[in-house]
Amino acid sequence: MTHRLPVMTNSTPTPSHTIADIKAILHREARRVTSYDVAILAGVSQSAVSRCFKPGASVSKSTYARVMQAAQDLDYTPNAAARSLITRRSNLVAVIVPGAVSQHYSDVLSELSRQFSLRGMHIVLFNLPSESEMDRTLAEVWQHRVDGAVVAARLSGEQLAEFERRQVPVVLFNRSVAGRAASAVVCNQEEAARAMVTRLAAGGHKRFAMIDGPAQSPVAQQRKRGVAGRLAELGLPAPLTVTGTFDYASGARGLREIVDRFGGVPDVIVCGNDLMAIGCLDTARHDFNIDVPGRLSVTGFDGIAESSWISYNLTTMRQPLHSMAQAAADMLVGLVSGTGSTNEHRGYSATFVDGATARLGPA
Amino acid sequence: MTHRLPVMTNSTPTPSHTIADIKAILHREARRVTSYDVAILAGVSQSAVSRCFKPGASVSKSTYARVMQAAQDLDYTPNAAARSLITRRSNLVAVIVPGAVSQHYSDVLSELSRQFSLRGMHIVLFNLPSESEMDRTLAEVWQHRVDGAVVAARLSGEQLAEFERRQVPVVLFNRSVAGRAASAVVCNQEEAARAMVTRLAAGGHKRFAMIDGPAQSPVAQQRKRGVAGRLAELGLPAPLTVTGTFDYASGARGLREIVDRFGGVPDVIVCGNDLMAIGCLDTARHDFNIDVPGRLSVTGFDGIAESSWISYNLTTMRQPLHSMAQAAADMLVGLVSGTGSTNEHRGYSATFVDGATARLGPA
DNA sequence: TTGTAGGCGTTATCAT
DNA sequence: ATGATAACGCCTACAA
Repeated sequence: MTHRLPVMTNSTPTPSHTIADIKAILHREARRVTSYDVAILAGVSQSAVSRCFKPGASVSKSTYARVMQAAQDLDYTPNAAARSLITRRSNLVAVIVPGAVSQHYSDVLSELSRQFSLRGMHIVLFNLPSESEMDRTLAEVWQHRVDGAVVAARLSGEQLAEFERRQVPVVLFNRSVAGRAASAVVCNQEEAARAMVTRLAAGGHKRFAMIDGPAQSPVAQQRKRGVAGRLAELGLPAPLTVTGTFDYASGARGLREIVDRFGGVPDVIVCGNDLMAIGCLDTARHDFNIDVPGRLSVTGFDGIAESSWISYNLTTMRQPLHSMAQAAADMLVGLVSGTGSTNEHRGYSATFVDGATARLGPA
Repeated sequence: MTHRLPVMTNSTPTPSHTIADIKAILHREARRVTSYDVAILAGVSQSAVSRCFKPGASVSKSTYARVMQAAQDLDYTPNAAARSLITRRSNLVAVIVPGAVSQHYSDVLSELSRQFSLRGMHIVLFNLPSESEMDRTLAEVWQHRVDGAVVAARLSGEQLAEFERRQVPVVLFNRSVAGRAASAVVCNQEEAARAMVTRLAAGGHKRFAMIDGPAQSPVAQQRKRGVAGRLAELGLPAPLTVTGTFDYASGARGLREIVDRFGGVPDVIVCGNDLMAIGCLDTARHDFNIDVPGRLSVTGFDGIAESSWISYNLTTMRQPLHSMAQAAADMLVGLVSGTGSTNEHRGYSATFVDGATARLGPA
């Protein structure tokens, strides 16, 4: 390549350049070290250098040693962008999460990060400012030619289809897309909700209230459906339902609204997640002086770390988030590498956490 | 470029190819759409296409329209890797955080993500499995030619120097590197600790104990130094200190150890962070039946969301993490774009949160 | 095992 | 405003 020649001809014709020589050239030409520079210093061809950085390539012991020494002397590291251009693999995966990164996404994130980095891949984080930014976000995802994506946010059918068109493997995390098959790892929220209601009903609760999650949240929808469905089956009245935003404050607000509208206290408040349950619980005990679980039961969903704190010991359904994150990484790596079946659906069940905030019947 | 010719000659010589034509070619040659394909469809040169995707380039209205239509028809998106090869900008920033992503890193992370994406940049996440993995991690950072890095983990002098050598701007987050100047945004932990001790001493506390953070944590070290330093100044005895791991459980353990070794209850336990304070508080109240703050005061550091929950209302020092994350993004963007001074040091002060877990004197 | 040479998809320079 | 053409840094047949 002609543009390389100056490097070789500007300097002495002897095959051995010193480290200083090359560093001087790099400085003069204001460029960063490349495999060519390493090649010159090591007295081999550029392709030899390339091979040394490819695991399992055929290089002689002595060449390898000389190249690695030269690379170290020059602080050389292969350029991932250049590599990806030709290999068509960026070793980058997109992780798309809603902007409101609640506590438990951070666990998922670090587990995903751990799993992917074990395979030499890294996470590019896409934090949605709001649901409506998905298209703008996806446009940026495409630019980076990520090898795959884990999506823990709402995706339209069309958006999912675009992943297929572009042949970017996706694994949905606790989501599904209406009317479309997709790889996904999910916790069965509806089943969890039904189990919770069953236990509560067995404990003698009759008048149910619910602090629901945001209407747009599929997880909230499923939990709500499970609660309503199971109550109907048991012949119990539909729950008085108010809407929250999955945070502590809205759990507190939710309780007030329920008391207002109910004109008193129900038997149990099933909260859409642990944070709201904790907010509800704190407000019930400290602001309303309500005995929980004596007079009122309060339950959550998720099984976040805080739920097991001594002050709360919350009765809840725990999602196996750690395993789920591991599974998501597993599946995505499988899809990227060609092994791994497409549209696989790994379902997990939440486990009942027998806390101290609800009066329960036998299991 | 010879390898492009087949595309142009394999098909009809007329300048207008249909979308189907090109999609067929793409399929046959098993490659993804490039700017060349868009150029052909739009009937312009490849460079024209390139210019259309560069904001502020000079393109005629009509060319622009045709190109954009063709791009949309073909689902074309510029390849960031190819672009970065020549522009030397990846639009990627590394964020390096310790593996134990405690609750509050997730806030920092989402704020950083928000700030960077506002500038068209994205975060590549590097989650350290352990401190000793820094070198391995950095090797991966270099490969991706990130435009800069935010580091919220321990960095040796040599490691920091490597950032300089490679001309990768770094902003340290709540860290500093011994004996070296670096851009950093920090909260003054020692000052915060001193302020806390001052208030506690004014409240009449004499016998201090401390549940310290991990010995390797610089934040823990500074807080400890502040506590010890201020106590000495006030002529009070050095605190009985036990070591925790910044989590809830170690706060509980810490209290037990203190009671054991102290042979009773001190006046106050200053905890290295809020999580430990909450663990300590819960254990004191519920396991030991100690009146807090009547008989024992408990304080934290950080001002995490949980600290203001009704059950706790923790007396603590709040770090302005949100502002700090914003500042870090700001500084890094400045360094990357050339504006922005090097080795700038933005210091923040923690603010006192007058909770209900400590008996205090006047401010 | 090693080197030569062409190509990955873009941007940038320079005429036109 | 537009189009050739040369990089950017690497990988990979292919030939030796």
